[in-house]
Amino acid sequence: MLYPGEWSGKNMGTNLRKLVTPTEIDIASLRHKTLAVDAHNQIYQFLSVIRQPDGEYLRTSDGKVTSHLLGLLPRTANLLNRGIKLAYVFDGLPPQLKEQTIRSRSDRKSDAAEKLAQAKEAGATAEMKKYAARTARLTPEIIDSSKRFLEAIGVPVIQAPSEADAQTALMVQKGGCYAAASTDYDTLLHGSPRLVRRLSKSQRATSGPELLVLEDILDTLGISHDELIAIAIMMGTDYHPRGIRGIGPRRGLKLVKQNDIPKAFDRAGCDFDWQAIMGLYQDMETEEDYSVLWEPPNNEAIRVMLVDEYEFSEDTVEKRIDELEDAYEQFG
DNA sequence: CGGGCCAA
DNA sequence: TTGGCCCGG
Repeated sequence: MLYPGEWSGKNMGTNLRKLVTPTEIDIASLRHKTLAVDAHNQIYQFLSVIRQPDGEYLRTSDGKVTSHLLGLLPRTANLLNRGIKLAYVFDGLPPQLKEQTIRSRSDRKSDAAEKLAQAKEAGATAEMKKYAARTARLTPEIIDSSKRFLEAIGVPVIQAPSEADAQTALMVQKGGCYAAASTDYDTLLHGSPRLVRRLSKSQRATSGPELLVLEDILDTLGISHDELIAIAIMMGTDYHPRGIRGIGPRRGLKLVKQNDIPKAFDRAGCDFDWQAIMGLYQDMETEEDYSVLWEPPNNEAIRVMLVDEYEFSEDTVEKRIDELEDAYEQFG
């Protein structure tokens, strides 16, 4: 079964790491700001990591997956409690050009599922965990229950017509949100002025959240936004994963600085339709009519969903409801 | 992942 | 207080 937009932890998005310079920030500096969270990105992480020792998801007695909700509940309650407003942006239909990436991710998941089965037979615990994480899939049930949960706690849910990264970029550009929150860099290619990464590890001293400012990145590199997109396309994106052979950040940067964009692609030996890909970053379909308004938590809806339907312990749920109420009263 | 518990 | 470990459904 192939799911639209199939997610993968590895080989996802564009690897701009070697081109960007992050700034460590204090989580307190995000207070009263709204972050546009890449929902699929975050849910995928929960599905990868929140597992039983045998690699299986956590589920209700009748088999509904709960791993994602088990991740979302403390996560959202915690961030809201710190005065950080959230808006979750969900992917819509992926562009045609993403087909190849989606198929290869799906194939890799099937491979991982086989290896997981083998590891289970061999009783290799560490292997089980490793391969199980790679089999994570955002099924329609997982997406729907995530949206329903977020709506119950009062967090805005925005449905992107196509890629969430493009929608997110629009929301940051228009000023409704301060930054995008994601582990990958693609929203910068779609033109988001700011990106926050590693929000999750915010409580640890080791690696706090980092902020990337598009304008600063472009200034530092001495290039335009289109030129950054061009380099990314050369290095490989979801819309053409291989990119151009032999082109990494170093050569890509040199090429766009010494040539205009068409010539840079020509010199690099590009043999695919780079302009179509560039068009996806410059002009993807987005929804202009959205709200990022934080609403009060609907406690009864939260209880019904989490306790009755998803078999969460009453204590856990009541504790988080208290946090959510506090958060809304303080910062909403 | 994030929380809670406990040992050092 | 800090950190390692287990648990959550």
